[in-house]
Amino acid sequence: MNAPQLTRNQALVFDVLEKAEGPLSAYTILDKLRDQGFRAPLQVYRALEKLLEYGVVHRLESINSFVACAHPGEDCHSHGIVAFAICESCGQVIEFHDHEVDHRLMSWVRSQKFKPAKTTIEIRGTCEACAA
Amino acid sequence: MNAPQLTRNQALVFDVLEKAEGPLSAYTILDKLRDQGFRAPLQVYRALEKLLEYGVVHRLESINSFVACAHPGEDCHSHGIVAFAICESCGQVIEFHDHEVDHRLMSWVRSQKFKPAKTTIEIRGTCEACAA
DNA sequence: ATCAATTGCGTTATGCTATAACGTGTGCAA
DNA sequence: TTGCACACGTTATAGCATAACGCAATTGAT
Repeated sequence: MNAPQLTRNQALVFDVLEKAEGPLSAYTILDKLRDQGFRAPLQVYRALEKLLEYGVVHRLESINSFVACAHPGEDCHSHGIVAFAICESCGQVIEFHDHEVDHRLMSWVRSQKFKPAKTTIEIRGTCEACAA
Repeated sequence: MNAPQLTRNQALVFDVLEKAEGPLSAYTILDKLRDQGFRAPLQVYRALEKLLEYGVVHRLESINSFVACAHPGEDCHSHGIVAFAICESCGQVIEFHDHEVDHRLMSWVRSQKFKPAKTTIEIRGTCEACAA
């Protein structure tokens, strides 16, 4: 799925995420967009839904937050499973891909005849800078 | 962390999870325990907190739910990273472990000097039985 | 024995996350 | 020009989680 022209709301939400240091919750995004006329959570959630579909934004399940994809331009869905390391101290997120991990998980899945739709890999901990 | 004697509330919550077909939300657990005197979410959350700590219950981040560990008796924390396949149709959860996946993730983590605290691997999709 | 610290528990209130349901307007294809 | 798909706005509500208070029981050191 490649991203078509974004609508105004989608562009505003994406812009906020791209300029953010780390992941943001939907309500934080909402607050940042009040000046542009946003008034309700749904305006954010609807934009996010599309951005997720286009693969330009990721959802971090373990912290109910959203980040812009680390590969601007490219179609992130084609990189295989996306994994995240989330620093619980500074909030920074590192996105990475490991084909061997993909391969192992997909081979398990095949052996079980399980049909995967969406896979989440998130490592919460402390980044090098925060480790002290 | 091995599980000490459970308190009454912890035992009740654990019992509900063990007898359940699939994962349950905290509020679902609460409803199932109203007859035993449960009245507030915190009673459930506090019990869950301990059960998670003891490693006898897992939290499924992607669906805000909880399941009893598939290895009764053993200390699940010693199996390495726990992974889950969650059927979005019937709700059943399969817990599994793959040392190669652990190894790849931990080696990435080491290379980044990232200190992992808690790792989540969840595959949502459709199980064999539900695939039709 | 007594005091202090810890732990579990109950209750009330609140905050955060997400979606349902309704209606509007716009653009486009049959 | 009518019907459909889609984005949007608004209000209301549902679902998930924790803060803050106080009380009771346990334990362990003095």
